Amino acid sequence: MTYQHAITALADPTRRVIIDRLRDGPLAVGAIANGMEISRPAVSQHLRVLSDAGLLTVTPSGNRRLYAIAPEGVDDLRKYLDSLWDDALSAFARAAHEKAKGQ
Amino acid sequence: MTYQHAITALADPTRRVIIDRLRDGPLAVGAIANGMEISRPAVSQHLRVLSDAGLLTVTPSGNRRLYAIAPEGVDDLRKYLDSLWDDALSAFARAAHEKAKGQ
DNA sequence: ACGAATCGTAAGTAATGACTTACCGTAAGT
DNA sequence: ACTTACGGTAAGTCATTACTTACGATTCGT
Repeated sequence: MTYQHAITALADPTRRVIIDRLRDGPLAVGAIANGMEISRPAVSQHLRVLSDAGLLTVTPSGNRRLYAIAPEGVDDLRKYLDSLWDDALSAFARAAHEKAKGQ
Repeated sequence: MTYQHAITALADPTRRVIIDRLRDGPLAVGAIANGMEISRPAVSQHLRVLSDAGLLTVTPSGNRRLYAIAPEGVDDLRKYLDSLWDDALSAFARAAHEKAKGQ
């Protein structure tokens, strides 16, 4: 259901960089934006898109906000691609079979 | 390597519709465009994007061109999401562990 | 209590991309 | 050969979106 938003969110290269920075664990906004070429508000906007897509979770911690990858959101997208892969393989095998038969 | 283009290509809803139409097997451009709301040239442009992303293969058949899902391209994207999922789970477990220890 | 730090939001701008119509090339049918 | 069908490409338009600066709200340190 929500995988459409997830794939749209991951389509942006900057957002994939952000996701990659969170692979090792949660980070605050400043830590994510630090070293990136774009401004911190831009990072905030990307974080919002990723959160809305279900790919990130936010846990306020005092003054800061820790963002972390939400495994469930990633899994939704995985499932979509798995079903697509299954169908692609089936269609591929069937086409090969048809071709062999028609030959 | 090419999964970036693949995810960008799949981010568009219209292109996902096209992909869905090809789940059962190869189709010609006219057959894909038939019943869709957009014009046939627009479909051609989408097919080009999907092909360049490695998600589709083209096999000219006489007058027409048959497009089919390329399992390999889908698999590249799957691998990216699998690695992302693994890291997300690890980070999640570690964060839970830290929390339990800190408690 | 006051200044500094952290972060989200608003408004405006620039760039990206999806779509249309028009056109051209190639293959099939008669 | 001539017409019809099929499909890719070009040019132009419109909407989306990613970015900036400016600002406001909340929390920490002293």
